[in-house]
Amino acid sequence: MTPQELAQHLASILTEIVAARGSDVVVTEQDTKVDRPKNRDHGDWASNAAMKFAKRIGANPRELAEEIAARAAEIDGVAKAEIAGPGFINITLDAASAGETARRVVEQGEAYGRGDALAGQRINMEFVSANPTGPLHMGHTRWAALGDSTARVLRAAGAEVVNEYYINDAGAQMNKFGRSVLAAALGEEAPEDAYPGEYIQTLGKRVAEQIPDLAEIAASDREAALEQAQELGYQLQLAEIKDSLERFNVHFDVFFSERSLHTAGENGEKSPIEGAIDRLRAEGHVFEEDDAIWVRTTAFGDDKDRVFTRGNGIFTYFAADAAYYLSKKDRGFGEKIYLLGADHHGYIGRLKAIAGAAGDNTETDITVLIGQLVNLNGARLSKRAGNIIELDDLLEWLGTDALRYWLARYPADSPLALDGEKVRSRTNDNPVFYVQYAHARTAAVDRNAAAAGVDRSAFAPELLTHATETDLLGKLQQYPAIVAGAAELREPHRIARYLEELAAAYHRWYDNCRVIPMGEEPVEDLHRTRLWLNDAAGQVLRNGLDLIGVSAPERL
RNA sequence: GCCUCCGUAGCUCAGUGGAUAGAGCAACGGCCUUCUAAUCCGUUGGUCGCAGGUUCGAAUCCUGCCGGGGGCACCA
Repeated sequence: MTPQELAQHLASILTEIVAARGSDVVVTEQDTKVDRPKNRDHGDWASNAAMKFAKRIGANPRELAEEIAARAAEIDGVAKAEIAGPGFINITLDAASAGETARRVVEQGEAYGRGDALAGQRINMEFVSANPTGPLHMGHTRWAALGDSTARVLRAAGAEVVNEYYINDAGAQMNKFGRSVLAAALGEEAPEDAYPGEYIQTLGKRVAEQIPDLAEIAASDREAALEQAQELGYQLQLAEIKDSLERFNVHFDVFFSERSLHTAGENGEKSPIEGAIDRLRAEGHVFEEDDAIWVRTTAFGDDKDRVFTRGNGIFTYFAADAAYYLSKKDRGFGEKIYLLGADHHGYIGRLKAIAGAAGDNTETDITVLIGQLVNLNGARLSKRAGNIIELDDLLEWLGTDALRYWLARYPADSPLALDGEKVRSRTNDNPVFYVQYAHARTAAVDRNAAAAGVDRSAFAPELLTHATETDLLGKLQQYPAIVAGAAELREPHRIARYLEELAAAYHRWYDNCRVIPMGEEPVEDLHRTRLWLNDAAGQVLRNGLDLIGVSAPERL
């Protein structure tokens, strides 16, 4: 009996009761969702449905609860159903019914916890999108971890998700980057507004190696040299970014070039930006004023209209944003998710307005997730001059698993101050090791069981009666709902918090219940059944860790 | 000024209207001839920023204050 099945039973019971009373109130499974009470005395699962429906159907909450409980007690697998307080219904499962979960988890394996709530949805998930003019740094890591984990959770809920990185490879920043790289390659003094940082010198050296005659080209045609240096520097830097992300266990399906939005088609077709402006103009959202092209975003809730062209005729960044949005729409994405830092908060209004101007629903077709900034206050961090901390250095210092876990375990809208020493520590004030250790323990038990002759030839769930066993089973039963909730709310941190609870329940169980008999005691069905439970715990720990992109080691 | 996020134990933070508000750390005290003690058990610790409101019930929803972060470009 899973909580979902219990909720279904309660929904049909309540539907009949409501109908018998002549009410046409509709009862859904959502209304009878049960939760795990904090207090053991309140049973395995509790429902507040009687309190929620009493008023709507004109009944006394406790009487309604009595009526529901009486019939809930008859459900196959329910040991007892009691009412408490103002009208809670506390349900206790019989041990065999609860214990079945262990077998179910093992049989479903990696599929356990996956659902179909978002089936059929095609979602574009854009995140990181850092300028390709330098290495990824601390500020990007939180979005990389959260974006990738969110995408994984959405996929677990049945959605088709494309991870996308928008490369700002057009405009003034790129030119500045090109001049910086060229100067470094030629061994010249850096231009006044050059990008700072050693990486420019490194890129310059590599460019000089790969274009041996760069100096000659520069002497005769400075512009040509700049173009070549800029292009090669860009490609090298982008490759570095991709490598860093892969090391961070973050994979992007699409790297979308801003430049491609500015480029006209081969047969003299307009560029995507021009095409986008034409389309929006045809819908009546574009106007001209003060020698500039504007889009009337105020018609869709923005606080001011926005310009598409600057005075010099060059398209604004926002014009490219609009064309990019239309590209996502044209590529068949329903929901477009943008994961942005709090410093981009001002973009929400105009992005939503573009969605509206494109004919999309500004509530359901676009989601802008704003994350608060992260800072790392470990004193050792400033070994590198300046306060830019590169992702690669972080990975070397802290490791992918620890960094991803810590970045994933807080909600995006909560400001985050990481303590580097804590992230790095190998003690139990470090939740990532606590959870990974729980998984390693399941693997150790598995190895030892095999050596001790405990096998899986029997499964007797009615024997799983120890308090730590019912607790652990309850946690395992909650997992699918946790995944569904995390997907619905786009909050992957719920997975991490759940894993910490699951790990705690597992450690407590391990401490109290032996899978392998002591000394000369015989192997019994209880031990064999516990091995199933151990397998199930390991499986769910693996499934959950995978959703936040963290490894599940067999040994620590 | 306007928009937005945050304010919960000494610290770092969970808590999608439910029961006595939780976890880890810190402090103090226990369990290793063990399926690896990176685990486990116990004790101490609270005006959920403040004040109203909504309701059977509010840390959670609404309003107003107070305090802090971020944002309000023909920059990218």
